[in-house]
Amino acid sequence: MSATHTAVTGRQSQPLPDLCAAWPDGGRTVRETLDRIGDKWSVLVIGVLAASGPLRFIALHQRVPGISQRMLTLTLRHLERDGLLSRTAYAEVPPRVEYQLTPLGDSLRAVVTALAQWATDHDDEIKTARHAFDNRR
Amino acid sequence: MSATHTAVTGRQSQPLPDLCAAWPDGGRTVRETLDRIGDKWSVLVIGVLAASGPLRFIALHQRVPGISQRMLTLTLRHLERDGLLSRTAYAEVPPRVEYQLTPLGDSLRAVVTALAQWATDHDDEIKTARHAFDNRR
DNA sequence: CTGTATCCCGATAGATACTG
DNA sequence: CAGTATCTATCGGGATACAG
Repeated sequence: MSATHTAVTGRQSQPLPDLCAAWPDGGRTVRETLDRIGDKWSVLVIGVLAASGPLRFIALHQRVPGISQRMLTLTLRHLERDGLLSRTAYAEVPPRVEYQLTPLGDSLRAVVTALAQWATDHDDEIKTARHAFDNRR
Repeated sequence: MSATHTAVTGRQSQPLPDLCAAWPDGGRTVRETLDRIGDKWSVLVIGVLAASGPLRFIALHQRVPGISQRMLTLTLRHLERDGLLSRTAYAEVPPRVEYQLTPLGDSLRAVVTALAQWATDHDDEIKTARHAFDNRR
């Protein structure tokens, strides 16, 4: 690396200043995870399953307040696809399907709990900051 | 609490089975936090600021790959409103504005780092599960 | 009971142009 | 330099109806 002829322009045009070196992947893994669980219902479904153990479709529908059949189905499919929960269908005359967290899903629950803890701890700060911001302008 | 006349119907119609008792707030605080940082750019901006310290608008624009001026502005406003970063404008002839994380924003960074750690640790599991799911159907 | 199939609307985000 | 203003495309998500 000869530094003799690299500084011809004074500054070296910074081709890659440093991008975001905050997280291992430059934040990509964080964003992927947020895309996975950052939607409206995933964390709620995970929370219910974590609290109640295996549940069937209708039980989930009752315990997640406000979710539609469509969104529950979609959310369950996504979580199943990512290996966060398992789906077990029993061939019975009234069909019965049970959903439960996989170990992977349960490990995620721990992370989200930490997030909830942060939210609880700083809820007042955020409310205050928001109020101050809105009243300034 | 006399249990003598409560069981007239056999089952008590379960007015509130148990809802979601997974998290303190029933998941509300989690969802609020995810609404705050679950968008496309917030965590990236926080990450860049956490890694580089105070930065001005154009520096952020350069270091967050792919973000538009509009989205950067909106993201910064939201984060400022929630007290996660502070905005300092200097009255100079070429205007200069510097953004930096508040202690609150930095504390959030720690949480998101944990999330990133989880994502990194289980990335292979998720990829495998996803691949298996897609190839089954 | 456990979904799937449509239709539709509002919110989010990208592109572009313009301003103090 | 640091934004704002529009316009538009896309998408998540709700309501409803229907099917295995």
